[in-house]
Amino acid sequence: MPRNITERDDIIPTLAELFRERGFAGTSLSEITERTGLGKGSLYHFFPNGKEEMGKAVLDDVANWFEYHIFTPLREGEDPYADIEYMFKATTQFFHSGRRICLVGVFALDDTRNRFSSEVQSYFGEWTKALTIALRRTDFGAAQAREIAEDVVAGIQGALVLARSQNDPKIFTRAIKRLKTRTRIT
Amino acid sequence: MPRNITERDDIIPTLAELFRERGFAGTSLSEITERTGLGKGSLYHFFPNGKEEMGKAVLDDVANWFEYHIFTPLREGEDPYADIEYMFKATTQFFHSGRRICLVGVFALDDTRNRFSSEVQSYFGEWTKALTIALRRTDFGAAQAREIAEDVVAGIQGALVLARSQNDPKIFTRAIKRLKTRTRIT
DNA sequence: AAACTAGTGTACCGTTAAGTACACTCTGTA
DNA sequence: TACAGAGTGTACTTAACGGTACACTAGTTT
Repeated sequence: MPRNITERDDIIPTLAELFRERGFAGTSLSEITERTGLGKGSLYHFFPNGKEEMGKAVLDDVANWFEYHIFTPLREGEDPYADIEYMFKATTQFFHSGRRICLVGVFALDDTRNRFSSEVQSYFGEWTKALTIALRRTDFGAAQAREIAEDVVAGIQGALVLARSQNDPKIFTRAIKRLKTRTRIT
Repeated sequence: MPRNITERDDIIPTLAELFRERGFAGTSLSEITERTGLGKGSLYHFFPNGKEEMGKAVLDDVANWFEYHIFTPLREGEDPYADIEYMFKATTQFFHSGRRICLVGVFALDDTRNRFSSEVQSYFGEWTKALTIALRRTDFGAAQAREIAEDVVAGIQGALVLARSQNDPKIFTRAIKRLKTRTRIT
């Protein structure tokens, strides 16, 4: 029984990848132990509330990433044009150009939905709000900014599903290109 | 042990609703027996391959509905303008103006994905193709028609996820309105 | 060096899962 | 009226599930 001195945070990416692949309900503890290489002892040491806590942790992780890399810049950045441009770039990177699906999207449709509804809600809600703020600062009117923001966030989400379903990442990159032009004043 | 003379097709809508609510992996047989009112005997009588066959049946049902009501008209209709208009109307109705989520979308993200990948692929694929055909007939060029079709199908899917996550069906109806204008030549 | 503690593996628990077996009951048909 | 077969409920099997208990190890602290 050697100690690996594993950090709790170290396994979160693995958990995230697992949930993305299998969904929340579809991921069993035995699969988690297998993929993380951690026995139940360690798992329950890090996540005393079991799978549910793991789900919360991965959602939290994603939320933090987006908050730091995308939402905050959109809300408070100096140059809204650059910030929006960067949002598309970072998002494309995060989703591996369409090869990776959205964890929050997965959780939004699973039976999980009810358990994590507030996390799911704030992810999409904050994204839309932050983008709306940035768009307003590029001289869009309030109503128009909101419409575009909603369009973009929904468009990204839908494109991820479509790309995955067709096993064709280009569907995603095409969508990003399209959505980008819509954030520019014509 | 009275016979209810239940028809196999009678319980498919119930199954669909269940899978929508809980996801495929998240729906247990005991829940299915409860909601359908059918014991395991009947269930396995109608679906000898169990849950998997139920999943296929439900996907089939949705596919047929869309094929009949939406894809065929788009492909072969006399008046592409009217057919596209009708697509939006029927789709809105089908998804209960955004209160109902897309079953195929659910299956596309679940662990289910791998089991039903061909069904999921053809649903989104056929939709996109059919809409492309209709758009071409309204004088859009090939490339543009395809882009718009992809945009619309992805947009609908994304809007459903977003609407559900915010518990706000209006997100969906707004999206439909937006997407509709994009199918018109400017 | 003793006590402490975060981290770990293993054995185990009760529950529930999917799936099977089978006896039964109707209803249609001859 | 007998018989065949679709439709059904109940009891069961086997495996897997999430979760708990606990002994243990190896650094760290005192």
